Amino acid sequence: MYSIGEFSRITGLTVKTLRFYADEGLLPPACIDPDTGYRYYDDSRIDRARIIAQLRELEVPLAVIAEILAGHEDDADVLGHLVRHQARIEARLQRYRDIAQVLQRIITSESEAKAMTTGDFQVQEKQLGPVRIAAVRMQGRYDECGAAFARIGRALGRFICGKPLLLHYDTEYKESDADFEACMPVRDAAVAPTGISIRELAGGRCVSLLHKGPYDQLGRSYERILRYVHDRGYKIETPTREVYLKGPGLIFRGNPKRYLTEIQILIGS
Amino acid sequence: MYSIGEFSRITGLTVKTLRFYADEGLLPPACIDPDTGYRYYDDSRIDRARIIAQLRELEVPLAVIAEILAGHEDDADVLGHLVRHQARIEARLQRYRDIAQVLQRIITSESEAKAMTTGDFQVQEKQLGPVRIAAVRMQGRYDECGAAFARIGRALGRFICGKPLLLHYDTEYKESDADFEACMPVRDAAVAPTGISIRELAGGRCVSLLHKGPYDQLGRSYERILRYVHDRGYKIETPTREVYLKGPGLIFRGNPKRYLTEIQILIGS
DNA sequence: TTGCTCCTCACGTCACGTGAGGTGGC
DNA sequence: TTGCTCCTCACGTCACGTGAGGTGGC
Repeated sequence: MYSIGEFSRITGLTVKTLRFYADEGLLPPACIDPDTGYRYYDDSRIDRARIIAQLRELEVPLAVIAEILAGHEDDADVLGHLVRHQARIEARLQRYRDIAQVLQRIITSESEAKAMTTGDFQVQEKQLGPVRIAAVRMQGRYDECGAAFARIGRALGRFICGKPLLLHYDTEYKESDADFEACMPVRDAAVAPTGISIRELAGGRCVSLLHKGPYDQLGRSYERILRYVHDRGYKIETPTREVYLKGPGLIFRGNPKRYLTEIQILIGS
Repeated sequence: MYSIGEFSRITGLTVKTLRFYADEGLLPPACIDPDTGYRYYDDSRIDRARIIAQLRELEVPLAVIAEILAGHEDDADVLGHLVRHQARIEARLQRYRDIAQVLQRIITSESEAKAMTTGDFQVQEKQLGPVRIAAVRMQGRYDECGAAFARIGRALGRFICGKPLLLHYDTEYKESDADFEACMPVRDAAVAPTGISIRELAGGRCVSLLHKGPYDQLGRSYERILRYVHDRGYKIETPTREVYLKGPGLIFRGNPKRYLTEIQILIGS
């Protein structure tokens, strides 16, 4: 006969846990001293304790363990219980996989944006590679592009592999009736749903400027980049591009002062 | 201003949840009617509710959400919180992956054993393929083989790919001082630790009999299979094999009446 | 007396859900 | 009056862990 402390050391279950299992009737002691209330366990309980401990490590609920112990003594008999439990575990596994994926996406995106912010905010020239995009062309006001991005996101979410960008086909700024195209970089596997076109956007030499701040102050950055282009006598190729490196964010509306937009103007040689 | 019911429909959060968040101070209503106690929400609360709901979908604890909402309004600011949360989620993910793996192992093993039991218990002849094994040779009593199996299991657990088997080098039954070898089938990648040898066990033509029941009744089945062998004048090649298709089980000690052991005797041609 | 082991009982955890019993306005 | 919406308050969930306060034997 073992005291609860000794039995705890034998089984690796805490004294509190053993008392709890005793109260629940799951693992009753061999006897209880009627005077002191002391619980005493014997060797025959070790096996039962071991089974409970092992099933608990697999996070089988106590109610299921009680069922298993009530009617069976063989692994094969519990097969059904284990299969049902496996389904429970698979469901949780899938849930956490989904959560981990969303978290990874947010963290990656934010980290990239953060890395960008440490750059200097000077006009620079660089080479753009070609990029495959899903695109929706629109005429109207610029703030209507949000709906288009959302639509591409819903239709092709899994294929998106980069930051949203806007192509401007106008050569001047237009309040309304502007001609532009909302685009998302997508993987090769993406197939175009109706109303969304998928094509390759050619690369080329471009002049680029990072704009930090709200969208309604983009004008200032346009002024800077266009002066640079004119000073050097470059020839502008339309459409020009705006890449939204950091906008309202996946969770928070974000602080517009920290929005980050790259203006890209392709230039002829 | 919205009543709690209206606000619930807007945000997708239950009325009970909204009341709970209000009591916790996480999402206080815009105002509370002092007479009726009615909670009223305005548009400014929608965003906060949406943030809470989204973070809760990622299973961020309410305490962390409160911290996030207290000091920040930008995704980048919460990056640290999200990274820490990601670590939490990864830990749970790994835990459930481990559980799923153990469950799969048990279920597969039990299903195979179950499928075996439906066979007839007649002596049959069949061809054995070669199998790669990890082995510990011993002299002593048969019941000492358990320790050897456990040792192989601990050292090479990940590589084991089949049921344990015992090779008998004696031509007669010995109570003590028997000469036998405990083996586990292993994958090619397994590397031999000290005291365990890894080699290929050759295949060949064999006579086989399934024994159902406790180990101390193996004698009866040996009698049957040996009579079969002698009747046909086959020549026995040592070592003979016992494959433990179903023994005490991974969780339960199991019912010895349902133990399943295959006796395999290789025969010369 | 001190230290150790055991006991019971109440409460906390985490984020709500489930009633019970009651109110107020159409 | 009936039906609807809102309220508070208490309790349940799941498997224990954390004390507080007390006992019994060396």
